[in-house]
Amino acid sequence: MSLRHALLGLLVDKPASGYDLLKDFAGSLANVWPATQSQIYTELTKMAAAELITVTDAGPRGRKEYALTDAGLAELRHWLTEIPPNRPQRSDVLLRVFFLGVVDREQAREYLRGLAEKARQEHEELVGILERTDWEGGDLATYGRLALEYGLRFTDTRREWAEWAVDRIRT
Amino acid sequence: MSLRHALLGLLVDKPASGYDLLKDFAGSLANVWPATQSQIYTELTKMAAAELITVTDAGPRGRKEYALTDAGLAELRHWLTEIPPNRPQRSDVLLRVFFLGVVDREQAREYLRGLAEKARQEHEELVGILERTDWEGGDLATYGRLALEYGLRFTDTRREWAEWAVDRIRT
DNA sequence: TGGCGACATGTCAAGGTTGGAATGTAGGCT
DNA sequence: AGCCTACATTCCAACCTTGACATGTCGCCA
Repeated sequence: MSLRHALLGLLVDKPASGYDLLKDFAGSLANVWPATQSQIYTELTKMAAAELITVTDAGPRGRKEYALTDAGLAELRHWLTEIPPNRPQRSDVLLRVFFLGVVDREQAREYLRGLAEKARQEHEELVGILERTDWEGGDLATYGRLALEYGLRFTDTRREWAEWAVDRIRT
Repeated sequence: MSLRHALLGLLVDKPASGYDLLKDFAGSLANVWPATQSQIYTELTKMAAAELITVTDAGPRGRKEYALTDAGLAELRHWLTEIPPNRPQRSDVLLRVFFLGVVDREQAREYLRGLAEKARQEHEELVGILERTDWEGGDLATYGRLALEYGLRFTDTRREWAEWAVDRIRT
């Protein structure tokens, strides 16, 4: 149900069409809450019906620009402060770790080395974003920076853990 | 689709009924891949139809004990080594961080303090598991230990990040 | 022997998610 | 004028997940 709130959050900044929002989801937000085109358009329609957003402008090619209503902003604030952030985290990576005993040790180490390498790569990508972005702007920059820092620390921890795990599997 | 592989992984250790597996999912595996009763029974039926598992014993109260077939073990190994671990991570926590600008700074700090506290609690729970468990046993213990270590490091990183983030939001 | 709690499975509706197909327009370039 | 790319939306089938409902049995203890 959080796709709705992600869309509301993006519309705080400025009005946008489904197509605009789709691009936001392909960009920075993809790391936090991926969503597909069909999902976004469907959800926008439902949100308009619920009067959390309204169509404020129509452009060429049937473009509809949506803007937040007061009710939408209220809903976003409510979600931010009142709803417990509680969805249990699934991790197919960790699930595999649990069952690494069914392959031989060398394959297990290989898998963990792959995880370390992948974490390293992701970390570098985030460093790239850190360097390329201007963090002076408004709220989205401020809080986006916090989210990025989370990613930086998390990928680093993940790499260290995987390297530790490789070492721990001794013959 | 990984529920299937989680079930296969548990059945490597020993044959079990749906009820037995349900308890595994309520226990240690809940942190990694939560699943409900209906999902488990449905999936077991489908897996039996696909001959990844077979009914090896029938107990009282209609209990059906499933065991891995060769095809099941092969499928598990295949998934472990060949299939890229790729489901994108959703995080409603980070999503909220992105949009913290819509509430005032004190509320934002309060939210982050809550995250730090929650991370601290989770960390302590994991420490409890670490201390209460015998890590000498077979593969499940060995690799379960790796998964636990991941959790320990992750919750610690998360707490540090949240504390850092609180400090960073200055008036 | 009566009842309770744990054992044990099956089914269903509702909603979220994925991925793809279908459809069409506007604007820029050649 | 014709073509291509980017813009822009809608619909759908399939699958996963959640949570609830339904059904029934076994074994122990009072």
